Amino acid sequence: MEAFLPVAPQELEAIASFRAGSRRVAAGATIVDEHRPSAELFTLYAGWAFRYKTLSDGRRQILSFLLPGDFIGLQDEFADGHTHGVEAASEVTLCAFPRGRLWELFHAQPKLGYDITWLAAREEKLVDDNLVTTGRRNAAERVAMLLMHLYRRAQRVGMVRDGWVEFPFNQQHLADALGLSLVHTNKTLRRLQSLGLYKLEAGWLRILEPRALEALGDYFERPMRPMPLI
Amino acid sequence: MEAFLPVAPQELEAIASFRAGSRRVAAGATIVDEHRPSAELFTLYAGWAFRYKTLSDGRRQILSFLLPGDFIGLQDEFADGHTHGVEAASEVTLCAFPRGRLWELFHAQPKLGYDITWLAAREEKLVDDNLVTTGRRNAAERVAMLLMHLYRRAQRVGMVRDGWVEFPFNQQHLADALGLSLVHTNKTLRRLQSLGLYKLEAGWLRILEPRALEALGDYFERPMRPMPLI
DNA sequence: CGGAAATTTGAGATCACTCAATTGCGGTGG
DNA sequence: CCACCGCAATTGAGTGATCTCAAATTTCCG
Repeated sequence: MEAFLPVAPQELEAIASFRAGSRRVAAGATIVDEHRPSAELFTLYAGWAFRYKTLSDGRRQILSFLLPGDFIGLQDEFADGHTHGVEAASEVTLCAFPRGRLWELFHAQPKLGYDITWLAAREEKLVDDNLVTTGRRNAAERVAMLLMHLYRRAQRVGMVRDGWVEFPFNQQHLADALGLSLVHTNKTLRRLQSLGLYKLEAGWLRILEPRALEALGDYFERPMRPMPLI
Repeated sequence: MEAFLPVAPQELEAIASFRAGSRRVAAGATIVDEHRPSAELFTLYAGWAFRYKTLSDGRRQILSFLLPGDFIGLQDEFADGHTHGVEAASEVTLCAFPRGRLWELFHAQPKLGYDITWLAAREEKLVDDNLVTTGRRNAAERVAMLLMHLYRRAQRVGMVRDGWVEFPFNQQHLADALGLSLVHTNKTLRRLQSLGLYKLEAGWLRILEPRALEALGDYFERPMRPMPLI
């Protein structure tokens, strides 16, 4: 797949020796508990997931979405618990790595360490973008931005078939990601849909007017570099 | 300083050989241009800086604040330009590293690569927190959160003297960080100040009621691990 | 002593929120 | 096959937080 960099044979071998097996998780299940550090790191192989945080009174903010190729749980390595939760949005398959051996990996394969830093830096950029969205965009701009963002990322990893992507999020998810209320999210979604900008049917999304959505969200596709695969 | 991990002599040597010299930047000056990838990476040695992004119509969002010990410009390494700008809020001193030699550093000193990943993961956590703030907190909670956050971080790196910290931000900065308008930021700030929660005089901040501010922002200090020093 | 920038205040307009009710739909048991 | 349940989506109405506009006032600097 052209979204990913080729992996050298010896790296592949190192990755293989590091991994602790793969795992399948049902839609809606918790991958990493919000309040307990996880003993493992993961690479997402298939499906949709998301990272989130909750305030003590229950308000929830989705921090970013995870797609195949994304690395999960790195922050925990360096923080003292209390980071964020990760939940599977669709059925998901993961590749697990024992957390304790991360330093060993950096030591044995500096290239893989470099790649992991790459992934961490990229993930921060995603959060940066989300922060701009919730901080400075209005409701319609936020929705436009989010739909295009998710669509483009899915497209890149080959999850789009005939223009349709699996879209396993309900409106509460979108509201939590956008920093909007459920009701207002619904009204905004409805408005953009009735303008004919996108279609959402039975959990599948199709973008009808990418240009209009990009212009509305002030969000334009930029060439993306292939990402390393761990 | 107890905020930082001790550095082994050979690491120190590697860092020294990697650095390209130090630099002093005036308050308000641009450290990294928002639209041009920088040729260098930096470690902030002294002063306050911040990262930001601007939409095409001029709306600006501050993504995170930078204090001594923070690493600057890592994301650019892995992204295709167009990431974010970095600006000095106070007078600042930086240590510069040639960007092109980053991989070399990972290769020669995997421990330093690991440390850089540490810093990247920590910075992402800061942005995560800011995203929760703009997405889910109201104006008073946001202001409380931000004041405590900045105060605690400054305290940790020894920038607090007799309870006062240099606070080189104007209300526009705070508004841009919080996702609020300038006017509303002012009114909220004023309200919290007249409640006697903090004092701000001639560019210096003092927290009078840390408990109240923490409770208001639903933000509580957590033990922080010492961070690696690059 | 000016003049510009930052802060402060007031007032009205809006966008987004909350509350509450209705609709639509897939599943389930009779 | 149909009545019923529960959850998600939708809609309406009224409220409220935050925004914009505009005008003081104060502070900072030269």
